[in-house]
Amino acid sequence: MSPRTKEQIDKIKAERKTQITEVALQLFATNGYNPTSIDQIANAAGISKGLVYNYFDSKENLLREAFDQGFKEIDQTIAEADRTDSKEYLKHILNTYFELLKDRFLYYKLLMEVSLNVNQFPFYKDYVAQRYQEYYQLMTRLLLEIDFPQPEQEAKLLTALFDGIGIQYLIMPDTYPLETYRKILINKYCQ
Amino acid sequence: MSPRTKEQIDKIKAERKTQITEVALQLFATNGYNPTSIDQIANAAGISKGLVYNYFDSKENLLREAFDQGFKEIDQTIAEADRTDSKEYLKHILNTYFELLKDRFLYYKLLMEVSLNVNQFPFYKDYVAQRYQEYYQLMTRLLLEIDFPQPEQEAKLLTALFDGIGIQYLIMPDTYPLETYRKILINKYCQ
Amino acid sequence: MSPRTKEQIDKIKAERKTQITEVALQLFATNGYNPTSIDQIANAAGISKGLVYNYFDSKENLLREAFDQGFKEIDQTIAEADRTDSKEYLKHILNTYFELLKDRFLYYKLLMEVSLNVNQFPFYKDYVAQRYQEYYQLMTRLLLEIDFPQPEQEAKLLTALFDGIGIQYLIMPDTYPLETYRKILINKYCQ
Amino acid sequence: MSPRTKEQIDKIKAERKTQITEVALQLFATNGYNPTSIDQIANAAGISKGLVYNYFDSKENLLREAFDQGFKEIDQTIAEADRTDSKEYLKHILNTYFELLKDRFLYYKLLMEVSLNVNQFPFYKDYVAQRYQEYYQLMTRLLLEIDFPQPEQEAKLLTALFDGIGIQYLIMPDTYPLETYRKILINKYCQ
DNA sequence: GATGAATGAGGATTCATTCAT
DNA sequence: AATGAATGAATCCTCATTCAT
Repeated sequence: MSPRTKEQIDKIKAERKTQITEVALQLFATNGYNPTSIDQIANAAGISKGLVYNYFDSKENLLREAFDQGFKEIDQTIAEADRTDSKEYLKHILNTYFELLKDRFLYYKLLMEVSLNVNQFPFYKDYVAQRYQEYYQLMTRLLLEIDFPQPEQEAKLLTALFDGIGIQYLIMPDTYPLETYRKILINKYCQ
Repeated sequence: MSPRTKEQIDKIKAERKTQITEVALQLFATNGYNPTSIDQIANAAGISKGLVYNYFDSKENLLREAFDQGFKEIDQTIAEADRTDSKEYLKHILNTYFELLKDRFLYYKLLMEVSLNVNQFPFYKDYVAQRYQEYYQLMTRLLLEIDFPQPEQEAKLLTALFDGIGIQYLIMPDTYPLETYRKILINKYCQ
Repeated sequence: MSPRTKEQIDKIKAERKTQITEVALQLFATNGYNPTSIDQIANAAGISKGLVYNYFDSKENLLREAFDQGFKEIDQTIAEADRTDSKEYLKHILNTYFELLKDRFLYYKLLMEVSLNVNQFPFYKDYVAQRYQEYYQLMTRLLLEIDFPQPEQEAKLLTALFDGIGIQYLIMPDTYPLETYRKILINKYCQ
Repeated sequence: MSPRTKEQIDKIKAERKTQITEVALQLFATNGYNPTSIDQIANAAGISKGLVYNYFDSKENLLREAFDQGFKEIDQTIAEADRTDSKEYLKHILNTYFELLKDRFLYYKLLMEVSLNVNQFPFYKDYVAQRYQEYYQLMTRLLLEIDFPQPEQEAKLLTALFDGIGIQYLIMPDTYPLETYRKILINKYCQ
């Protein structure tokens, strides 16, 4: 009968938030941000419409948090690598990217929607540009360190390839030869 | 006194349709399909809301026509090539693609929105998949004919690169080094 | 090449008006006044929307004229009787009513719509009440003249029966035993 | 603090639904289905437009429920009779019909609108035809059981009379001698 | 924390009516 | 006389958001 401790409450709160963002991500990614109503999200999460607003200020705020949570997880996965050996690191990045494309399909879908609609989601304007810059620089450095010829040019091609493969997979997930692409890239850039 | 002739009416109609589809394309591509209201389109076109419905049955129908018209034009541009010389044809495709990416920016933006939201626009489900298939086959054939090593694998990479470059340009049009990419590709695939 | 005479023009005008009111009657009666659009009427009449407004000030005005024309014709038919012999006159009215119910089905349908929606068509408020009064008085007089017992009461029953048969036939035209009713009434009131 | 109990919510819902259907019935019957807007209904009910859609899927759905509720009540009233004595039962039906015509005026008005516009309300096509059939058969049986001469013919006349009286009363409620008709019928069919 | 009734602004669509030609 | 492009008010319906309980 004793009231829950602050820790317990925080834990419950955090779980609820995660639950809602996951459902929201699912629906936003599948049907689009605009066509998804708060009602649908609440129903799918098995809670009431009002409760969503106890955790998130607005629909857009919910999008942000769903988005942020997703990419925090992706960044963590990429970060779990041995960064001392550049060749291994590059290999890790390549493999991880292909894995995540499958496992975090919905996050990538949402990333694309947000990226392509920066006008509607101005809060990601800079974020997106900066992210691309970082990836490009990382690739350049790694290719340079493994003595790949024309590292700058190849870094450009590689990041574009990543996005190209990503988007084609997002558009045609059922038939896309993702594994073939993975092998080609591993073979080309990591011996 | 006498009513307009059929020619006059047809001219007015054709002009109005073009006018509306152009404005619609502009707004759909810039702000997204859902966030764009018929009111906005009518205002931007300087006509009344009701008139839009004299020319298009519904908002979705307007999207379709804007979409179709755009890609008819793109296909025509690509078709205007000397197809006897495979190397020249490939070069033409590469150059045309980069030009169109700039000139028909809005069409590509809309293509991406539609492609990524096939759930909302089911009428393009097959269309999109088929288009990708055709491009891949064309590239394979051309690379084969110019004796490029590993033509199938390179065709895969090239189509993915196309989309990757396209999407990155759509996301960051102001800063993207499109010309650099063009040179790299021309250099790599057309000597 | 000589211009049409005034008579010719008037004839053309009258024909056009009749043409439009007939089509309007048809559609109003079949689908209802509100759900029928001027566009539908114009299309069905094979003319342009604008021309309808050359002949009628408004949709309501068109309804009125369609309505009036219809009942002018009905009144004429009823008037074509030998009024000297009361029994024959009553018989004529009965027979004519049943014939008209079939032949002028659409007029009766429209009459009912207008009568039941006097709030929407205030111009017929008095008209309808007066018409009922006239019919009742005529019936009373005729039944009195043919020495029918309780002529006032029977006139009440007879006019209600007329409307009851009419409305049932309007509601179920395909299966309603109109002829049976006609025989019953003729038999009862005209020997 | 704690949310409303299920009982409270059910009560609110039931009250609101009744409130809305009553207002809708009133307006549909008075001004017609098409000319009545959801806005008018909401205003007359003192609630917001949106709330109507919390309780009814569409305007047509609201019509149906208003209609169904009304006739459920009418059927109940008719059913509250001693059915063992045919003469009493017939008397009950006659008296009840005249009472209901006054008390449930709006329901009868709506019934007429729906019946006459089956094209617009196809869901009542069969319902209406079946209702007429049932009433006719019931009347035939009762008249037969009380040894009324020519029961089939009289049942036909009686049901038509019912509708005739009904429609005339609907059209001219202020001046129609409903009570006179009631006495005539009671006198004629129930001694 | 939790619910869902309630709101109202906004959006797609229709349609009577006008008017230049 | 005739056409149909054009208008804009009206209408149905949706949905993010609020708030009493």
